[in-house]
Amino acid sequence: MNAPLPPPPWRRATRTPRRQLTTETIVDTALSVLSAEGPDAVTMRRIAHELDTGPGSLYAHVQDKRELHELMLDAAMRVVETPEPDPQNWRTQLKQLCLEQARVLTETPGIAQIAMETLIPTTPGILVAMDGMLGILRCSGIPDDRIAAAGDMLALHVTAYAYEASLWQSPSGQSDEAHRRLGQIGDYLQSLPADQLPNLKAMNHAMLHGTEPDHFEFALDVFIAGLAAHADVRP
Amino acid sequence: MNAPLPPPPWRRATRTPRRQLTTETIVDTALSVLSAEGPDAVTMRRIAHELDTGPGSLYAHVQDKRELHELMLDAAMRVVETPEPDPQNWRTQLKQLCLEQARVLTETPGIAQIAMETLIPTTPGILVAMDGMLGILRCSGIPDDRIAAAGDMLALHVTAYAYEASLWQSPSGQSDEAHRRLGQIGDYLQSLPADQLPNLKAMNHAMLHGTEPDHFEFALDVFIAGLAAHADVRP
DNA sequence: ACCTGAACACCGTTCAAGT
DNA sequence: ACCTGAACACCGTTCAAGT
Repeated sequence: MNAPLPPPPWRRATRTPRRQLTTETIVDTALSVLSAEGPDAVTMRRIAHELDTGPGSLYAHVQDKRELHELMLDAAMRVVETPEPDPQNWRTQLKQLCLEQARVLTETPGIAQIAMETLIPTTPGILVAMDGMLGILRCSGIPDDRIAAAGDMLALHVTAYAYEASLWQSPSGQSDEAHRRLGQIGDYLQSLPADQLPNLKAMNHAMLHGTEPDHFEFALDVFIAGLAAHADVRP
Repeated sequence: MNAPLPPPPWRRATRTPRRQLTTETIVDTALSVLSAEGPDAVTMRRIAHELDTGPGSLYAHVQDKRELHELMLDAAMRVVETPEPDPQNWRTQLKQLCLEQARVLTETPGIAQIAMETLIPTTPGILVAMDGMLGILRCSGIPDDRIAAAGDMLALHVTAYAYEASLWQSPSGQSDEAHRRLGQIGDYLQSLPADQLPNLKAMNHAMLHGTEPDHFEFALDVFIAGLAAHADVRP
């Protein structure tokens, strides 16, 4: 009940150069919490706690939870390198770039979910990625207005795939859930008379046991083949 | 401060046949709240309030908020009719079905968001929709394992497109946000020196003013053209 | 200017208690 | 069996007060 003692002088040393809060440290902390414990753990309060401060402090450096998400996505996507467009190889380059972007989005589970929620991104790193995609597409011989459409839809597909794929990965804890549901569908199909959902029953094995990455690569092949066909029409 | 009077007998009449809580009424209420006020308004508490009860009451009929979402999606998707597959017209049928599914998912803003979050759906209505898609794809001459991949990716694309498209629609209140961001990108591109993001700068007009539905239809055409090419290879 | 942390207005879910 | 609503353990964001 006495007045608290003044802190011993050697404590001041660790106190004074107290790590300053920065947008960057906040984003880094958020990313490490994300990759360690999944999307649900990334709360303003949790990040603040990790930085030994109160939740309010973050709002001096970040406008929103939404803006923080966007900054996290930007930081994650900056590692994607875009190749110099080569008109001879646009098909291969396009596929490689999509696979690379999907890889980065899938690497940190949870970042794809943020990417899906953050549509129409305004952040430099993501614009660079989109620019690289457009650069390759411009070598394909497709008219300009179609290039916009193709880039838009390709980016959407990569993001959506990465989002779906990341549900099979662990630390968000939804992984078992995903497998459980596959089992449910299998059981349900078995329980059904032959004339209900006939196609799903017939394809049971291929649907439930095909792997996502294979499906994605197939979709890229199909999409690029279709683009090439469209380019041939107007040479 | 007296003990409360017993209720007059005519009140009992309105009380006793009190509308029973049902899974169905809960789902219907949730859907009407969703279409009236957007996804953020669909909370367990709000739905309970709408049905004149406490939040806990819902858990007798619905396991989870997640399960409620899935039931909402199922109810919404049940209106999609799948055509009898016609081997002569599989391209047109496939495109029509995708457009129809996208239309339904976009019609009630917010339902596409639920669809995106509810992956690997186990619910009858959605399985029926998938079965119809597979039925058409089986007419295309593509080998079975590719059909699974094609159906999977096509469904993913439709869902992702509908999700993105619904951001431009109103009552969730994010509509203005979307337009504001488009303006931000435009301003940002203008402020950049010519050698940064060159492709995005060159395509500024086409990228920012192309409409989503056009892009989606183009993507469907490209994808179906690619599928046809794959079918030709193995006749 | 930056930081603090209490306060506000919410969440989903659980559970003892009622009918 | 179904329903209730208080209670629990959280959220994001704001804001007066401190340094």
